[in-house]
Amino acid sequence: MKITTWNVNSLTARLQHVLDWTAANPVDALCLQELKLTDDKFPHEALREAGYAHCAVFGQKTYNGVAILSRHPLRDVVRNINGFSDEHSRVIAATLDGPGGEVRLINGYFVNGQEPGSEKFEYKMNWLRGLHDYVRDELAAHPRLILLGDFNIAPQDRDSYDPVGLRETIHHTTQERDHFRKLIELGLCDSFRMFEQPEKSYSWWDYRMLGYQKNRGLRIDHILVSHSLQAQVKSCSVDRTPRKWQKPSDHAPVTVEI
DNA sequence: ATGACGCATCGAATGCGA
Repeated sequence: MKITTWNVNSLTARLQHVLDWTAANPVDALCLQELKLTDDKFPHEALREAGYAHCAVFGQKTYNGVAILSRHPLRDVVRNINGFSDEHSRVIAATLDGPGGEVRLINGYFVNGQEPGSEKFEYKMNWLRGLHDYVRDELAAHPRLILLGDFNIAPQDRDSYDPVGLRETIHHTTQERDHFRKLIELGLCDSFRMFEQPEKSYSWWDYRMLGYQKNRGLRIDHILVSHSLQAQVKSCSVDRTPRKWQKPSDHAPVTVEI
């Protein structure tokens, strides 16, 4: 069973890329972030024709918005972080009844945070605290759990194209990395690092200054699997192919196979 | 310090992303 996370930077602008990519990569579930559309604008019809008949959507106008697209039934859909009041649509959870058994998916578009010391950074810290407690509770109820999405955190120096020049800047701060580590300590594993990976593997590249061409990127999109699933993980990889297409998202899809 | 690029917004300049 394959499960993918992809920040599409507007599903309206990227629908054709999603259709083209899933045609070549018919993953069981696709977790999207930054839909930038309201629920009524979600393209159910086109996705159903592509095989994704089961979609759990939590949209928002202009900003944010997340969804889980699935070939298999989804149930017990929960929007937002239980116990944390948030005006943004950033988290959606659902239980997937797939061929590999039942898996609880938590798909998140983590707060960017802009700059350490800013109000938005404070929001990011509070949001991460709320998420931590929510994931702790979900893990207790669902041992077979995957937390995935756009974390907006480069967990280690090797996850950044310039760890020295960008030390303690956004995505690289000790505080953000501590939060990432605390999520891991709940009983999760960074599936990407379970396997040998190419040097300088990233999942996001700036649109500007030829960021992709120069491989000036960050690995900020992650798939964390619970210990109950860890032994079943067969692979995890970034697919840079759609980043090379015309008008791409600035993020590439990351896929885990269990 | 700023901008570079892309997307969205009722129509142009601005907010936001990372």
